[in-house]
Amino acid sequence: MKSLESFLPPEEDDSKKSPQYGKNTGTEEVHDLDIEVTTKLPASYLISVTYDGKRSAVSLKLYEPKSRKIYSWYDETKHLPYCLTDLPVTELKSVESHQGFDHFETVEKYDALTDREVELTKILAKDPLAIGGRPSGSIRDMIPKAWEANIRYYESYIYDREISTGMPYAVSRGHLIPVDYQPPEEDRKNLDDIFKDENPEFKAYVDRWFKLLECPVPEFRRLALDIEVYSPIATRIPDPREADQKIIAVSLADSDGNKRVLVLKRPDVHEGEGTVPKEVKIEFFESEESMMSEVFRALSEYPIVLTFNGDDFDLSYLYHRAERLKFTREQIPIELSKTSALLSYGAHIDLYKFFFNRSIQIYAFGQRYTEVTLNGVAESLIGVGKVELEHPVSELSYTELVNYALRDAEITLQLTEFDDDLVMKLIIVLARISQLPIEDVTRQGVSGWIRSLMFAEHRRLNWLIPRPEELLELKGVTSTTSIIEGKKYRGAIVVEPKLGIHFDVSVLDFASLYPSIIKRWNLSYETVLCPHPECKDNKIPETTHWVCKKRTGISSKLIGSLKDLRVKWYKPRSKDKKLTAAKRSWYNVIQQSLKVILNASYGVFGSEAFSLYCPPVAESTAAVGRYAITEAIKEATSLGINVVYGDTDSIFIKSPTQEQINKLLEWSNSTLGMELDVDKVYRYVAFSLRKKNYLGVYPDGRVDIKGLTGKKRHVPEFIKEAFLQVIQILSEVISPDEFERARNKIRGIAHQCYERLSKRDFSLAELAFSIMISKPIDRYEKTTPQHVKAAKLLVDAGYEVKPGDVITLIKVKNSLGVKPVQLASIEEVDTKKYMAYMRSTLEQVLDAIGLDFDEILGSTRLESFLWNSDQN
DNA sequence: GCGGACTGCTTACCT
DNA sequence: ACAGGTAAGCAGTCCGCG
Repeated sequence: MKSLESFLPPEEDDSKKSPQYGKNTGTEEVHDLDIEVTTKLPASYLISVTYDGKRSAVSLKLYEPKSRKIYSWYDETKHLPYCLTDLPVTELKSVESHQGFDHFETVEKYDALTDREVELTKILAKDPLAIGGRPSGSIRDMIPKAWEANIRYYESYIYDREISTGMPYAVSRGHLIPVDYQPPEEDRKNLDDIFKDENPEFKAYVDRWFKLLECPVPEFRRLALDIEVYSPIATRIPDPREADQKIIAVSLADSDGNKRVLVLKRPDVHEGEGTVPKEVKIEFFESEESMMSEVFRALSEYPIVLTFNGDDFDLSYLYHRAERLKFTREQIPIELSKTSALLSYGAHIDLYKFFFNRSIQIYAFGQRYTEVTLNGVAESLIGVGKVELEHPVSELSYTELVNYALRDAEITLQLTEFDDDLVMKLIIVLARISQLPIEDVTRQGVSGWIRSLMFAEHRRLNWLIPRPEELLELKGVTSTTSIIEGKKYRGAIVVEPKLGIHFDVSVLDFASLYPSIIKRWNLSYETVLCPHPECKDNKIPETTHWVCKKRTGISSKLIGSLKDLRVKWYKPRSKDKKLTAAKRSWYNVIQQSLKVILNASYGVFGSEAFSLYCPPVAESTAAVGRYAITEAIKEATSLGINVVYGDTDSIFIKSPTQEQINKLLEWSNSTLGMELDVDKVYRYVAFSLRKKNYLGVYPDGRVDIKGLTGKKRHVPEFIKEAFLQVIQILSEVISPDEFERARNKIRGIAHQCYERLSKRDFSLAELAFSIMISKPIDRYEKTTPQHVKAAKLLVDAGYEVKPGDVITLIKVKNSLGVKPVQLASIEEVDTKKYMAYMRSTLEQVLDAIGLDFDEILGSTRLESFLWNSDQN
């Protein structure tokens, strides 16, 4: 089988008219790219960049939205892989004789760490592996200090050529030409106006981002794939590296609405009851080989292929199964590496990896899904989960199997389609910001994205990218002590909450506190602890660190410009009712992408995994944060404002006058140089004495619950239910005198729970705690927590338990105290334990409203409950 | 040998 | 592999108790 259809642009397509890009975004009103293109290949979106070993050249995959095909383009500039050294050519004789060596060049670079221009030798090689990547004998291992030797070659190529992934390009006479996108003139003017007070250099950054982010995203033709494998033991998942079992079905759902299920014919399998939706095409195969050929044909046809865990399962299984069935390498359109499965033709996006990304989970989707399984993510985001099975996959009838398999492909596809292709757009926007291929952007964490965007900027400015060892040696020190033992430096301040109910509370917070600090205080790896003696008096509060006064830091500029664009442009426009819904939603995608990057921009500098790891930068950011909130509280107090709580970047103030608020906001702007805003206003807030733990009720009755146990996901349903009832009652309280009535109602709920519990009037499911097991069972060496005990019982009973699984357990009266819900019965439930748990959960709320749990139930009844439950 | 005080481990959360 | 700070429950240990 031929894996690549075509590398060259279609000859006949010599467009005379401007192509209409942007028409396919599925959104109305997104402006077309108005460009004159006289080229063989009309503007196409760059999605993927890799190194092709066979051709010894970088290969780019471009998606052309009209033909909806991928075109590959190979580098014609003779760009070569390289690394840098401070040794002169004369001392590099051994390198010269390396078989992969090509030639030397002498280059000038700016070394930001020393603030000096330096002359270096550039060692260019014939192929990337000669620089590094071989277990031994790589050029980078032959020299004492090698710079930029650990950057993947295709990334290095992207940075050197200033290539923008996710952006449109044209190919003319073999050359790759960026398609210049100009945002509408009116937007441009508005933007200029908003940023008119910034210096030209900063404005240039804003302009570059603006052009990158505004460019519309096309519709992508794509296919979701899912395979079902036979398994002799129902609770065992087949090993993809072994691939010793048959693939019995493959489901395919594409973005044009085509739905296919390929089914392997097997003896003794019946058609079964029920029906299959009419639009589904079911194709039976006599042999696995013919079925797989058909799958490979599909994989070689679609520009984008989606899976959920395809890297580690579906595509890996297909690959190894094909090898086992004697397919040749050329017949298998999949390229396996240690951590990913890529495709010869299009791009493979493993949605499991994307949704697993903590930053995506928290900042892009606001914790809307908590369990990263296909079922968990799909149920939360699109409201449809997997088909529930009564029998193992291997025992299903054809009808059941088809319906089951199909659903998986359908929901995998839908995860990229909901909210107007939100996920596809997020991926493209993140690729543009990070300059990474979409395969990488969906697989790497936020530190990889920020690394890439920083490296790209270094190359653009002709800066030397620092070696991590050198950075660590110069700037590995911190000067504060953390509150949590074992952490590297002190973090944020949390203000003691004032106990009780507070009516009319306004919450003020600093807009993007840490990114603002990075911008305003000029924080960057090269500016903190800079080499100039004259800067040493420019101290960061509470630390021994100083900041450069002579140069503006690279991260200060990058993070600062992204932050300002989000705060001043994209966020307001994502809410602007004057714009169309489609535009607002597009601005919201950009706004969210920026948020994901910005929220992590401080943390990465404190993370050893980050290639520009520089703890003093993170430490300084946090220190200035403490300074800002502390000063704000002082100022508020001196203005006569009552501060009842605060955490990191927010202060909660009780019944402030408008004048007091205005004065405080004004003070922050002028004195701290940071924007303080009214984030929200509560009708009332209830605090216990616990930090990060409160209930806020808005004027319209909506409720914010923060940190309270009753909201946590591991808590049994029945406790959540009782908790929510209590919250419901509290949300109806309008004025202080209504609390008495609320108290009585809450009393009723507590009583009811007590009665039901003593009668065991609950299902096991309602009583189950759901706790995630984060490592393999045998890695719990110091202690054996309850969920691990339950997991062990599960394993004994033949279940498979792996990290990331959520264990559902019941507290029972046996020697261990727990049993997994699968093995427990209602008679053995430890009702006393549940009573105690309910009590502590409700207490978090009751404390705040001045109620006592024991008092509510009546101490005698509680005691009798505890005593009674002892008896049975 | 038993139990309360304590520490440390683990999970889930907040910003 | 973005960070540190907080709450809570439980496992395990120490120490006093004639």
